[in-house]
Amino acid sequence: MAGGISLKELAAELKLAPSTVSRALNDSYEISDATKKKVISMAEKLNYHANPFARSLRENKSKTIAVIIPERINSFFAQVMDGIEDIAQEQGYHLLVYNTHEDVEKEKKIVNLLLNGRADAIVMSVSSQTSDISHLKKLHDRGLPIIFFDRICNDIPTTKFITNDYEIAFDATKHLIQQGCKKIAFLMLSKDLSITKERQRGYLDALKDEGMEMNPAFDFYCSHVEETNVQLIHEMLTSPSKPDGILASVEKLGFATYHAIKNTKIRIPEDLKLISFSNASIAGILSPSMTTITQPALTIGHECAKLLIKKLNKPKHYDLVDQVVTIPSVITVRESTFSE
Amino acid sequence: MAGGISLKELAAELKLAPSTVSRALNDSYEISDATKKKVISMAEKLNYHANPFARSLRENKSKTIAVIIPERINSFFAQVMDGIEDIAQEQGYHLLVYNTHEDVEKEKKIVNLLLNGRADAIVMSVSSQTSDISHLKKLHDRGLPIIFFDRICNDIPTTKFITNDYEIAFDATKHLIQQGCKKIAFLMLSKDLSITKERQRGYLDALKDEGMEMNPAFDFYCSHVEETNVQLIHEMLTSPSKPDGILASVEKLGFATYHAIKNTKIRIPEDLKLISFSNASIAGILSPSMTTITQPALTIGHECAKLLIKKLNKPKHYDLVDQVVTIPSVITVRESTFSE
DNA sequence: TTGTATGCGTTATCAA
DNA sequence: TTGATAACGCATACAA
Repeated sequence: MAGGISLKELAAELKLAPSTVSRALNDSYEISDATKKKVISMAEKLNYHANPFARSLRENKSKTIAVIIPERINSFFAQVMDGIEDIAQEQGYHLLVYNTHEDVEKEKKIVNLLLNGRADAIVMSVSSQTSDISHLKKLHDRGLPIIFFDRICNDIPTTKFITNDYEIAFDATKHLIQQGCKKIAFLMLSKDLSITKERQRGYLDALKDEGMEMNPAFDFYCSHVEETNVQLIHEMLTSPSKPDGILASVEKLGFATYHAIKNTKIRIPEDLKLISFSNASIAGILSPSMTTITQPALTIGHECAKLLIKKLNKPKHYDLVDQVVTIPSVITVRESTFSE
Repeated sequence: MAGGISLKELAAELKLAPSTVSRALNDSYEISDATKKKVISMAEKLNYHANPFARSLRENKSKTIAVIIPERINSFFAQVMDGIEDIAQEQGYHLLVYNTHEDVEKEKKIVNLLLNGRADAIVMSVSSQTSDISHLKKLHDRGLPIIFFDRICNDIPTTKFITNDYEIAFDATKHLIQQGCKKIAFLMLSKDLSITKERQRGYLDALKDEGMEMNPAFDFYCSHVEETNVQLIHEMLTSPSKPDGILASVEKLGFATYHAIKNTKIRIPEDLKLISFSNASIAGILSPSMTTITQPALTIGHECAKLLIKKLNKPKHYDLVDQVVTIPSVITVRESTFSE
């Protein structure tokens, strides 16, 4: 829209050839300092700004990274986004952001939109509905650099950044047991999610390690509808075979548990101990405050962006090798898991 | 990057002229149905995707909207973003997202980045540090459509979407008074912010309306550093002239108040009643739950995007007239303002 | 209904 | 050190 002045016009004003002006602005070694100075000052005076689309067309790159997340109202994803943006801004990259709302159909649409090269690369965390990954394969096969974080696709050979899901879930479960829990439930989203699998494995191994029985009723699948989850958790917590400990594999299920015990006689931590993955600072102002597994969200964002931009700047020198990079989480013990 | 097939190549494959193929794909009336069908099916078969930069260069528009917000970890802004994205996605627009982190220098940099036409339009909420608005004026003068929401710039003649800041702050203050508060403090960010001014005006008028004195110490300015705010609020709440009611003009100051009373003897709502602007669903699981002023965030996002896209699609027919559109908030009364 | 030619604003190749 | 020219991929004015 807002048509500024073009390179050609700027060149005319300077009585120079467009190519000369272009080189001067790009600080080419072929151009004399005198000319560079003149060009730059005139460009500023006339408020010249290179047209990014002409440049993208010419150079076949957009200086744009697409970020796809499953939800926006989530402290973890918001922090990762902030981390990605830190690096991107510093390196002159722009961020195209898409929210799939946990909907795989929406995810497919978005991914297909990116097939045209609008973004140079993609950072994403898949939706909880994503099991068929052909749309993502297609993207990768097309040669578009793609990095996964948190909810990853193991079948796509690229670099993934996660936290130590297995270990920290193991530790969290052990923590609940140490605090006296005998019957621990595991709250999760879809079973297809990488984080579900790993965190559940950690949970189950901790139980096994302690010689505790695994009650299938305590493998608790939730939906992405908030009200339903609250309802289901409420039912579980008021049933005869109710758990005395909960490990919530994602933030919103931790919060849903607080919702579920509202207007009940269940007290945390006396009747029920709770630990949840969450990066929300408000975990500390809940009453009782909530013990959380805090993920290195900002760092994950930073690392994703750094690696991707390295790759984009020097495609020959860097590769998105097929590996999973693990950055450890930290358990912040608060009142919801106090033993007394 | 990932070089797909071009229009020319597609045309060659079809033994048609590029212009014909272009017109067929754009569903031009000049092209026969038979040709259209052939072209479309071949395009699908060969996985053709129009290069967005060539198109943007040619058409002088990018199908991209830039959104600038002051913080990402904020339920209001996150919901507005979701609202904008709903409409944008539906209308084939992409979202470039920038977080200023309440830093006006960062805001200036971002705004200057957008001077080159990378985005067709801008939706923004200014940082709390923004008082000099020359960078925004420049953008507007350049003819770039820009819309403000929530934290608006009155001096820039365009459409702004806000909630009924004055009235709802007035009502909220009245609510506190009705619940028995005698000394009400008003928590705010920078005094330059449009929302600060309006909400404070509502607060003050409510006090005046009730014949209550206005204690300047209760006009409480906060920083954007979380810890400092908690500290300052704590000091206020433990000083001899402490308030018995608080109206927090933004979410994080409401939360900061909960933080500040942790480990004190102050009880909400018995000793202190609190109402805060906030769209966070977790307001309901705080203990006591927090009375909130819920802004129509999703609707604000929708309206911003709708108006902007209307303008972009038919620049002649729509104008971003200089007016403030108000969409009312709702007070959700919870335990933090119970009278007993 | 389809084809030919041009230009959007850059950068790069080649020539001067 | 600078200038002329072509090309990126697309959409349109004009020609057929």
